[in-house]
Amino acid sequence: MNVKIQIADAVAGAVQSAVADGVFKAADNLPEITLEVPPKKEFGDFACNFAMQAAKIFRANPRKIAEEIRSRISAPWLDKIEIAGAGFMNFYLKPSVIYDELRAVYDNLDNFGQLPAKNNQPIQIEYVSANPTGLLHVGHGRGAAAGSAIVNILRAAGFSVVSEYYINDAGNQMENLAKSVNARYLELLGQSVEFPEDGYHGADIIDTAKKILAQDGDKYLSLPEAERLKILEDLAYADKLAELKKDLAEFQVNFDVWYSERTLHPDKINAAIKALRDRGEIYEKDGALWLASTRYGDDKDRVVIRENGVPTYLAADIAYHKDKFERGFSTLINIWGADHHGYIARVKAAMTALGFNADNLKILLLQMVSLYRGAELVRMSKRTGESITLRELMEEVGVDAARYFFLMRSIDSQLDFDLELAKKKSSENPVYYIQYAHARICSIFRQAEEVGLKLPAAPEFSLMTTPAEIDLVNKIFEYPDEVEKAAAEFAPQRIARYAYDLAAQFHSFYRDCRILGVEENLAAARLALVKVTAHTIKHALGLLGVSAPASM
RNA sequence: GCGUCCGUGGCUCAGCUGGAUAGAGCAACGGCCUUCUAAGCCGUGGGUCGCGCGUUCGAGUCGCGCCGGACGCACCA
Repeated sequence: MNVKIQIADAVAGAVQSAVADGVFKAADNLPEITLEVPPKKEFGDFACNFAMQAAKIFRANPRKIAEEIRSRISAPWLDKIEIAGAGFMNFYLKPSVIYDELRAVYDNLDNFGQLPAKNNQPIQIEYVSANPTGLLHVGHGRGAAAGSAIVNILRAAGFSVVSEYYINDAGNQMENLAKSVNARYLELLGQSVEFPEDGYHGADIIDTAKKILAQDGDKYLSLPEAERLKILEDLAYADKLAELKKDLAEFQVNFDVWYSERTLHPDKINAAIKALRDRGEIYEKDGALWLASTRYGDDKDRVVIRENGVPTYLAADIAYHKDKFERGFSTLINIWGADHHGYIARVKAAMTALGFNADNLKILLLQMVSLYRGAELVRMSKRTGESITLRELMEEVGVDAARYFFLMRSIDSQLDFDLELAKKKSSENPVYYIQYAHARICSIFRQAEEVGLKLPAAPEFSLMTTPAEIDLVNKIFEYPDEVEKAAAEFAPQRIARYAYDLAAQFHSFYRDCRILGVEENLAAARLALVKVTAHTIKHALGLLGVSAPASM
């Protein structure tokens, strides 16, 4: 916030002048001046730990340093600075400051939560990227929720972001899809067939076969097997991809780019292999081509072209990531399931081998989801088809609850997702708690309108002096910082938590401060505050892809 | 065996890149609806932050070593 910057500048100025006067030793490695909201209200509006951090460099007692800094700061917005504990400087602001700041937020409310554009090159983020061979399951759901929320948060923080889905539409799994749908197709036509060994057993494959049958009848029955497989592959692929897109869209997940693996075959893969070969990173052994990835931290070297001449999945992935780097993004983010973590070293090694800076490829690992119904564990298995799909999850608990539950935990914590809890429309369910705050505010506005109370152009915020009001205002001020931190840490759970805390602060305010029926100017000021609150709740929920209903 | 992540009240988890007396929700207990949605509010109890060393003025947070759990270690994707 503004005030924070002013305080930090004041501290920096004081330090500078003390150095100039020879009171502090000159040094070029001073710690950054950071301000935080203290854990207790008694500690003031902002706290700064600079004096303690600089104690070693200045070779002085932290409290003495804090004294010196304090003596060199005076500002119209400052009430007082207290020195506490080992050397905290606690800043107490004049009450007028928060009213001015609130006014600034109110006057430009539409933009509150949207940080100024950063001038970096775009960031690219790739997530979900599930094979188009079946339905998305709950694990994909967590990835989808996390990825889309991170995209929203990065954009709110001012970054330019391109989101991308990598479609694994080449290779064995597509053949398996074709064989599986073929078997179901023939079955539906009364043929007795043996189901392929590692085919996809899910019921959705039967659905796809039924759709094809309904659309085209038995006209593929008489074709030679190879020809029929070819056609069925295309039809099944189109159907599966359409299902993916539909489910994701319903789950509030949209991609800027759908990138087909097929477009890498064979030219881009050959080019990638050639580039590696030219750099001397490839060797031949046992008839296969190997990438010497151990040179760059991998556990073992990896085959990129098999003995039979077919590129491995890694080869395609190398070509894909090479392509991403060449598209000129400042940062590449991949969200992978934690079960793929063993793959990181080889991809990064390959990028290093190609001469790219692998540090610009950030791979976020998403820990596993365990589904529960109450206390009972629901097992997932894509192969047998006994999984809870994302679609079923959306139908059972709703998009809002599902997304919030996925996002309320840190991505590197395993998630126990309790379907019973997510379904509960009660206080046990945090998503409703937040939405309820928003709905309450909307209700106030409906009734304010009835009695002719309108949003003031120039609210007299200084009429609001109770703790409940001040606490709410201060909570709102924290929001831009939360967005910044959530973006820096790729941490949607910070926003989930913030939204919850803000809602809690509002509910307390609601109890203590009436709007309708109090003195007119106070009522108008409170109405304006509540408007800002509703905007912030809605904005935060929006970053999570959760709706903010006007009534519940 | 090696690697990644996790271990914080009975349960599920936060903990702002090392700061002040470790916080929420659920569960338990006690209060609050003739005025803007009680899907709410207020209060009470409950913790050797897995264990042990170390770094530091200061460690739940950083390092090392154990213990426990999840996941992975393919010429599969």
